Amino acid sequence: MVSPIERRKVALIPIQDELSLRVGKVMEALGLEGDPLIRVAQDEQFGDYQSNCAMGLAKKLGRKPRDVAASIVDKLQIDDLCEPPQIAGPGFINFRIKPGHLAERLKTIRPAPVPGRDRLGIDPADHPEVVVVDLSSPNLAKEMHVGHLRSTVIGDCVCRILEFFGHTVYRENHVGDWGTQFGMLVAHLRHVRPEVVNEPDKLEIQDLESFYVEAKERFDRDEEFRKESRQTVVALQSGDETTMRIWKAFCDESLRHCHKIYDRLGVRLLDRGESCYNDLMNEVIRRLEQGADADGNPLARESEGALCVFMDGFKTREGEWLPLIVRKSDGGFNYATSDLATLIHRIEELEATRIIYVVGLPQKQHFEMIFAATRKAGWAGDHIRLEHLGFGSVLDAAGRPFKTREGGTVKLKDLLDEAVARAREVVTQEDEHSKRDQSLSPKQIDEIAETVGLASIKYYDLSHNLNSDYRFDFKQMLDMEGNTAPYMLYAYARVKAIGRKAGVVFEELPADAPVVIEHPSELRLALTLARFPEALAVAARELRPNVLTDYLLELSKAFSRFYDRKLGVRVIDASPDEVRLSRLKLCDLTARTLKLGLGLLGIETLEQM
RNA sequence: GCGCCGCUAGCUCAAUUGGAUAGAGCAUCGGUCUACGGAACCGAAGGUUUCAGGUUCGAAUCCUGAGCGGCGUACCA
Repeated sequence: MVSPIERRKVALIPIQDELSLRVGKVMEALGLEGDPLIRVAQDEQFGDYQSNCAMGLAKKLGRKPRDVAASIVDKLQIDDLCEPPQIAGPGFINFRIKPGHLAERLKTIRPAPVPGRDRLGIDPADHPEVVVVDLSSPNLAKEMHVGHLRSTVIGDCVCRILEFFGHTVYRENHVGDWGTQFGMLVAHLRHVRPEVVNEPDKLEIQDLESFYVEAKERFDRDEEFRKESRQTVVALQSGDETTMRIWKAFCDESLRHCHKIYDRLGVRLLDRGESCYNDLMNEVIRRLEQGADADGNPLARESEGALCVFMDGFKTREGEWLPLIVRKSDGGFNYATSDLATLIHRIEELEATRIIYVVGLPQKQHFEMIFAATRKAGWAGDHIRLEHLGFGSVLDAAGRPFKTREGGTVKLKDLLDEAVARAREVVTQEDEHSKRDQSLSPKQIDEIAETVGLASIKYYDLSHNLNSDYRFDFKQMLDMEGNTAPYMLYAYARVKAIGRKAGVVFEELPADAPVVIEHPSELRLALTLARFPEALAVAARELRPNVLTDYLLELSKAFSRFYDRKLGVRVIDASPDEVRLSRLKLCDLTARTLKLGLGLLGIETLEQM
């Protein structure tokens, strides 16, 4: 006997999984092994889902694919879910979901509980994990620039998705707060702001970028200053109290700059810079020098004066091994050392079983080597997943590396400001043409512009495949139509307006509101709504935000058709009551799905725009 | 030199990882409509998936080679 809770769970298994389960069972009964290969049908005319398993099986069995498909269909008990399956082409099994089943499915989704807690009936993961996500991680020596956008936005999205599924997520901001350049910066700071020694908390630096340039300029010009800078590095490394205080004041001020941006973007982060791992550096070296790999060979050895780890799979064809240098010939450490130290901390202290680095693709090889070294040293067992979630670069509209006209880096703040300014133009312009009763107040326009501007940047970034570079184009990302944030936000605002106009508070729709699916546009919308869990599951499994954006676009389009004058249905003035209620419920579900989906992308919705 | 990644419609990008006639959105052209937010909807056109071979029932996807572009390749991060 199935308990009510289990029954609820069963009812909410994504359709795709349900089909997979059913077909899998039949395959088992027939003594067939393999994946049922259930896919969303790519062409509506074939149905809603299809199974592609028959062709592969036929080959193995030496039978005709269509016969295999027929024997599966023959034994399949599935009439509660869909129309009789059709066999087509070389041996596809096509499924069309029954409207009644969709209605049942949507009915089980209860009205939204506490705002922000809406799960749309999706269960958390069965086995929650401790996950570290390494994201953003700017260098504190300078201002944040375009190069930090993707890591921050993608990383935040990944965190939100993992958190939604109930995992414990450490959002690690592994900022660059250590290294030789800080000697120079601290020395410079001490000269131009001597008061920092006594009042470190009051330090304010308007522009970190020009501060860095000043320091660098002096470093290149002034022999005496160069010497001082190097001494400062030594002082930092030996933990000299005054030097540390100035250094910390600088880092804190730089972090305040960063967090202004994070706050604006709605990104929450845990700052834990490289310097936090200083004490672990020697431990890394100690372990590497004393430990042995699985074959009993030393983990590290000296080469050309540097301490290196050599690993299988990282050598040239000539047989030259590619080293991972963990101690330079001058005795200093480098980023490989600190990355290894950080990994030890994350595995042994945070007890993470999954560590995800959201860092650009150019560093792919570096992470492969770091991971390989960690495995070789035995610090990460098989149960620990180490992943590099790489992404392509942001290019300008001409496809060149994103730079200012003068060739400098573009500050992230300037980029956000420009997006908001352009969004304001769009919002103002559209407001004048709007059919709403009241136009927006200046204050509303400001708020809307801020949300739309930032949302546009995020959405545009997330809607691209992680793997590829993309061209940053304000005009495209702020377009009211197409796969953009403004279109999505508009769709949401429009649905919410329906509720207001109908005099219905969506949250107060009866829990047992009927769902009636009759019209083709209702069917399409219902099917799309029911697919949210599987789209989200794919996005989560493969850590691919653009799967989610694609789905949301699909949903928006399905809604627009549903609400269309010609091809859609009436909603507010629909009758009888049962039908009206059902359509309002579809509106409610659309709004909630958009809100939840956009929320997981890190995008705020607007009730009105 | 070696390695990794990319090349898909005029443009910007997808393609659930080997499935049916390769899909969207811009832009273009045409259509719907006294209207629940038209900031909409429908349709047309647009392709030898860089090229050449191969693997198989079936390839944008896998293999081999070539071309173009980007990145990495011993002490920056």
